[in-house]
Amino acid sequence: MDVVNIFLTSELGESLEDFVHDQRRFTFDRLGPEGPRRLVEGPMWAFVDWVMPELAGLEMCRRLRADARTADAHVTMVLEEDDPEDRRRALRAGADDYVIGPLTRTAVLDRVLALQSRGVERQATRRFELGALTIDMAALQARWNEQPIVLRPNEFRLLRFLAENPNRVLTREDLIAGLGKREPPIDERTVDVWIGRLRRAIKAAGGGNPLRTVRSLGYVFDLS
Amino acid sequence: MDVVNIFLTSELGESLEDFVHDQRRFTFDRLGPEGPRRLVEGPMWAFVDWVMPELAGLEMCRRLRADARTADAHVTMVLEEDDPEDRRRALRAGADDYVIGPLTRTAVLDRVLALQSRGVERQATRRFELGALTIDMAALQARWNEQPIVLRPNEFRLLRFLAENPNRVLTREDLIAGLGKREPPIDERTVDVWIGRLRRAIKAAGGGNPLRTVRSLGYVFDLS
DNA sequence: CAAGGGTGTGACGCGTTTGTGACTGCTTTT
DNA sequence: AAAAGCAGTCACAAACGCGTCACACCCTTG
Repeated sequence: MDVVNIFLTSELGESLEDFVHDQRRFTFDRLGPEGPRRLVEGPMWAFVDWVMPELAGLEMCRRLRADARTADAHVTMVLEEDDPEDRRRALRAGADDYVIGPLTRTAVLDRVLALQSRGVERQATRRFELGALTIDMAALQARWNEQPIVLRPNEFRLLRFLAENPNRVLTREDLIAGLGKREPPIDERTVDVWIGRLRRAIKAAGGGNPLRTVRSLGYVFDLS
Repeated sequence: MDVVNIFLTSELGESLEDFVHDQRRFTFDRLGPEGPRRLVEGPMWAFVDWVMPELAGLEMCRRLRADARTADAHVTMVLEEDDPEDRRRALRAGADDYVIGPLTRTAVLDRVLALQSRGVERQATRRFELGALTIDMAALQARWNEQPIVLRPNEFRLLRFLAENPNRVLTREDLIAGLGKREPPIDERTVDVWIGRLRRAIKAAGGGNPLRTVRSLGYVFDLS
């Protein structure tokens, strides 16, 4: 039986340790700005508070996703109130879902127990396939017909965003926003360079060119 | 409050209702040949099985698109196996994406959560059909009987504007204004060239000539 | 502190798009 | 029948948009 590793940014962890009887099935760890204190194996679940003493919850979220050790953790964002805009931001930052706070012990355990039933299946669905292209969120790797595509972090994010919106023209503005680049404002022409680098990487892996340029508008991930 | 309305053609719906904790965030409905059983508001998501008892999945797909109530739903086609030809057919019929079956509960929820959050806003009038002509505003692509029409940016804008005002004579002035050309003032005779190029492009895709000239007045998109 | 890879930006060059004038042929008017 | 009006088409030059490169500035690593 896998041990579920639960990370929390709040102090709820200690209280939970007392609460849970079967210690073998869960570990709890405090989640600070620099990530988890110890490395773990098995499924991970992070509860990230919207407001944190040292770091914004959104930023925490992004760091978890960027860090290879925690990239495939299930991230639940804890919102204080039910603001649709905040929910969108949370999910954009990489959160898998959210709860409207305050976080209670039972809310945590309900979700975690549900995770266990989803458990193994979940990792399989964290990868998706579009034609010859496979994107593995957990491993942060993309393949073209089993052939790995060597991508830099930004290129991976770009490919992912494009692939999540197939057959839809994305403007340069969409793409910049989709990759969460706000500060400082990014020059739209920079997107062209991103696309160029991504295309070259796919080509280097023997792939075709699923990225179609739509003149004067943007780019599309062509699925067909 | 954004509620995501999920339609399924399979029996998975009931099983999902038990599975989801937060009922306020999702509704589930069985999708029969005559469409959804009840009208809903908010984002819609349909999962359409390739094979269905009473109706082919492709036909279901087209009906969803043709029905104004469900025209802007996100349609995911569930394929049994990974056949490139089927994938293409699905997308042509109006599907936004597809999964290779069988459909699991986690596959549904993962996709909905991921795409709902990370996707780009859908515009309401994404796709419209006039006779043999299909205009896909999301992919910015036009087809004549499934055959893609290769259009330059200005030609696409022109076709779109004409198709938005079918059976109505548009003067050259209307067309120039409709395409948003102000500076510098465009010579009216230029419109003739636009029309000529558009006609040639449609013809090259094996299409007819839906653009009728009205002497001394302008042009009409003939719907018939 | 040095080394190295990742990333944003300005600049350059090339191919494509597009508005226009001219020519042609058809239609309407005188 | 001649003249005038109108639309279809072609060729061309200018403008535009995109791909690419080199470089500078990070930020991380040793």
